[in-house]
Amino acid sequence: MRYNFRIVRDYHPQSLDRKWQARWQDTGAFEVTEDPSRPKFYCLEMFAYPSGHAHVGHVRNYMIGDVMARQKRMRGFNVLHPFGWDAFGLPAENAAIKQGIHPEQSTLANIAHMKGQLQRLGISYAWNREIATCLPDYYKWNQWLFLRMLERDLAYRKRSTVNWCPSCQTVLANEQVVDGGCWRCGTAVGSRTLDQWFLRITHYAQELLDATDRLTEWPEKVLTMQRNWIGRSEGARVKFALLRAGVSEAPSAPLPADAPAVEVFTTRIDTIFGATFVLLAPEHEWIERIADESADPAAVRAQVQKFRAQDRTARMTGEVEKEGFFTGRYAVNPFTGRAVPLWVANFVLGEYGTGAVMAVPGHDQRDFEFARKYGLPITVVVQPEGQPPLSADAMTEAFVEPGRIVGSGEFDGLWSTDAIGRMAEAAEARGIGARTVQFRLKDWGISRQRYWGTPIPVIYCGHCGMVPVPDDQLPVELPAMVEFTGRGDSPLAQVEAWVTAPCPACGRPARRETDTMDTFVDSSWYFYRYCDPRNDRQAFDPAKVRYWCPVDFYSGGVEHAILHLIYSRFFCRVFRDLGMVEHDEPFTRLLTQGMVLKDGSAMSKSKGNVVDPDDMLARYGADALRLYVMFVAPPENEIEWTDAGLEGSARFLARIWRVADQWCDAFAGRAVPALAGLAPNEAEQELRRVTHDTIRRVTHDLDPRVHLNTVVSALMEMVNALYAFCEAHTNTGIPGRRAKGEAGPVEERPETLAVLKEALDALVLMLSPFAPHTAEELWEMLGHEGGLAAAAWPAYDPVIARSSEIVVPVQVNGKLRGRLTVPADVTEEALKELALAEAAVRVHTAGKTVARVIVAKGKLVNVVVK
RNA sequence: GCCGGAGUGGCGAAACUGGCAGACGCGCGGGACUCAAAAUCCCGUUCUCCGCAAGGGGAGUGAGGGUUCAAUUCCCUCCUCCGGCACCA
Repeated sequence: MRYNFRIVRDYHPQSLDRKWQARWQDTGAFEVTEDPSRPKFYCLEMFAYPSGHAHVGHVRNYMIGDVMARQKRMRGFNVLHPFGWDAFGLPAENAAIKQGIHPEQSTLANIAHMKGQLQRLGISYAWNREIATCLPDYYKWNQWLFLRMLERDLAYRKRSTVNWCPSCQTVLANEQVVDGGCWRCGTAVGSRTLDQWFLRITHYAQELLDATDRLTEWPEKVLTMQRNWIGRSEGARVKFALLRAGVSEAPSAPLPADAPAVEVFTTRIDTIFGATFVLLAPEHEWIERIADESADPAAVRAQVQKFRAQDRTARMTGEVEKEGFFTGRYAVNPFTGRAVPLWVANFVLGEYGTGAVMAVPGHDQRDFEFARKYGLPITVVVQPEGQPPLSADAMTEAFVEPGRIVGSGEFDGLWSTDAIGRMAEAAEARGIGARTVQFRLKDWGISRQRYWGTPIPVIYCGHCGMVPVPDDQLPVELPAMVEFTGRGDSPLAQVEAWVTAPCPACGRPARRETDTMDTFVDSSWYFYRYCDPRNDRQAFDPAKVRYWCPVDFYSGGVEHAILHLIYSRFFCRVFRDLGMVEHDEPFTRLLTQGMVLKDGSAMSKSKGNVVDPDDMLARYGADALRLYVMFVAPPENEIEWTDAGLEGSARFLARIWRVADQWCDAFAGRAVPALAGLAPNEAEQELRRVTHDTIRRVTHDLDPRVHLNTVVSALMEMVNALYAFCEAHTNTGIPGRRAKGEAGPVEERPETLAVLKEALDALVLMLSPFAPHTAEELWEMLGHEGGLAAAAWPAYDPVIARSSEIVVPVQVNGKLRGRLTVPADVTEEALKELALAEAAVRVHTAGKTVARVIVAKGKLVNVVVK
């Protein structure tokens, strides 16, 4: 077989990008519909906030997802790979205040630009399913779902103290407060008291916690964060009956169970005999009443006010000195029957538990410090075992470990952990307490005093009260014209024509709710909408969601480990309980991709360290960028951006190009001899082995392992093997190494061409998820029609992938002393004999006794000598 | 403080089920090609010791211990870094 040399085609990745992106778009290559005959694969990357420009940190995530989507398509899966925009949010509105550009205008322009960037990267999205949450056809269903939650008491309105960001001029959920600052702008968070809408995520707290055990394909890190966030703790609520003002002695007869009482939450009811005072949070609901009934109401109020005014975050993180004051009132410890003073303390949290605690200074460090500071009594009710007994006067710190119960009447002698159960039972029997479970997780406050969000669909009527907007009047659309002043009240409240609306119940003039929803509402269910993005009768068709969901592979930044991912798990359960979805968890497998750093820190406009993918595309093409980002480290790792690494990937692509180009004319337009019936020589067989073994490695590393960096390594090794083969075993030689004078017909064995064709075909197919443009072009050059869309993932033959000869290391006492080259099917016995006969081994066994010979089949021989 | 995750060459990393530590790439060094350079191709590159050399010895995966014929991998103690929670009663 002969072929003629010609000049190597130049590799122009940029023109390949354009050519194949246009073709994919024209043919709708990545659009899909439900097809029950094929297994589905829902591959999703967290959608994007349209900030204007995507940097390589953002697009890394999309590239990871794209590799998985493309690879799954080739393996016969019906792949849903959609994209969309988390398009509501503060920056657009802040820009409007500053620059006077309407948020809708800037958002839509940003979306257009970023969409272009993603398309230039060749990400294989089903663009006809694109959604933007700021459009009424999306947020209508936020409103619809809100009304369903309202009906089920999963949405409710409550006056409450909330986190307030003075810079963003809005409320923040607890999850949005990071280290005491606003999650978006970092400004120190203050507090305000407002009527707020809440979603009752706590209804699912236990289920959300329990189900983390079944999320076996989520990173442990994320599950830990969610468990911490939910923060379950088991304990008991106990009532301390309140004595009337002026009474400081407990009555001799027990008080009735329904007497006015301060209820406390404790995890250490075993120490209750040591509870010598009770502490109330400054926010406690009874503070007002106690002040009124006190001798000097004004003084009490002033003290409370002082505590409430203390910096909210400092109070929550313990940076404020522990302070308190005596209210003048007493309560009764229900176990000792003694009166204990009632204090207010700044370190007691109003929003956790009951807002009141029993103070056990002997066994709680905070209470101990408080007692010493204010001269309150300390009683020891738990003694350590195997140590000298504690005395209250001599203690320098609280004893918080479990121990033997003392001074607690009938419970004396019990071990603390056993006493907890027994005392809780006793409290229950007397009707003065109950075992409870307390969660740190709080209901999700969704009210935002901003314009650029989903209007909350309720109307307040002077006669009917709060009235939900009927479904057939949805969506409640945002008014088009608004003046953006940045003032603290809701911008919608200023649009009188919009606010005034007839009451849906009685028809009289009423006023709309002027708060909008937290944008995390939008992102909590968008993955369902992708399944049926244009449905104007329902949020989605349950049958379509049943086919596509749950999401099989979800990737995004770890910064969403709590916020977005716990809200989505919550919404999934709401939809489930509405009968619209059948699964319990929305995301089967989660991958948290690491950030891309530049000069040691995350890319951001303000730091001026942003790497724009378009710059990289202009220099190296999309494939080199994609390949580099996949190769440099595992997807979960943070990576430091370097241009040098990118050049290495560009070189690798050119190296593939050259070897494929060198042989493609030999294959094109003629029948490459089939391998069957040919007799490849040793070198050719070895190349086949490399080909099949590489397919095996790559297939496994892609899925299920998602070790994308080692996939690229394996491809590089295969290319190195191809070059070595060309150099040593073909007449043509190394690609790009031909001297001009040598140009001319060169003969190759048919076997050589056949194994090369097999190798190059497989190489291009395996490359295609990473470098799809180059791969498409090479696939065409290799003589295939129909594009990669028509191609299947290469299969490997395990027999060919296995070498007929293997190299087995031989150790003596665990130290490597030699290597044996033996047939792959060598017996253990033969291997043992060969090992003992090996010269390098005998040097180390001479004069010693061979105690054992361990043969790990096909892997290693270890000779143990004494 | 509690709960997770991680620590391997000059750098990014690999080692899948306990079996040759450092694959692959970057960088660096050398060579080939070239009038020359770039590009390309080939070789070398954990540290250290012995040797002119071929070659050989020793150490080595944060530290120390343990289990094992054999440990980056399993167990214990500790150190450091990263992340989460944290006056949560």
